Amino acid sequence: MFKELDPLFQNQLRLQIMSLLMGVETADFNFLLDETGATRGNLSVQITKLKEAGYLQVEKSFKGNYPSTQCELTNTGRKAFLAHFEALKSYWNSSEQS
Amino acid sequence: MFKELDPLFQNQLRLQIMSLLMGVETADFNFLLDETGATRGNLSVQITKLKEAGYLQVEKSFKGNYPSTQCELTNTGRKAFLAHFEALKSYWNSSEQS
DNA sequence: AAGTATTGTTTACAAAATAAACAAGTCTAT
DNA sequence: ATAGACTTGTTTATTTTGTAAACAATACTT
Repeated sequence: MFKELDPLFQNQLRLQIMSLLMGVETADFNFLLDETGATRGNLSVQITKLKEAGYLQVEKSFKGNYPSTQCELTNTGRKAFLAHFEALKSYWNSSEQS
Repeated sequence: MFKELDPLFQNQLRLQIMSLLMGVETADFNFLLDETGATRGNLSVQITKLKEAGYLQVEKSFKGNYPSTQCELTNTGRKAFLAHFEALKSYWNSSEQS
């Protein structure tokens, strides 16, 4: 009846991060910070969770003299995002029939 | 950029309840229990939260000799459900464009 | 060298989720 | 008629999660 929703995507910030990364090759910490409007702490935590789930890959380097954290979706992450929206349809459909 | 998601709908069980109620005039506790597969405790709590948010109306009566709890969406609830899925599109769209 | 900025991470507290325990009545078999 | 199981929920207690504040490490600026 209802498909399982990905618990990681029940969080708005994590869904924003994933959505943004679906649209770009790669995004750095500050880009995500700007686009989401999140606090640094929150963003850091949620990126870590997505990384630990294997949904994104994090690469730390230096941009000029400052640290730079680049994020990129993994294939797993991309699939999970698509699957989540597919699952959401089952909650929508149920509301339409009968 | 991103529309706000309704915090009440970040929970799978609450979303299931709302989805089921979108499709029927009214549903009782046991129907929701069967369709969602939730435990009674969890279902009771989530119905209460949705009720307190004004998203559904709860009517207690007797069916035979047993108590019966009937749930029905309010207009507010119906609107909120629709708005939530509308908002979700912004997370999907962001992932589609460039 | 003292103070301010940048880029994150850690932690501590608040809020939420959920199953177990409880409650209040009903049926059933003896 | 009473002991035990069933029905229909609610309350609670514990764990998990969310999030901002505090911290850290380095880099600029004056």
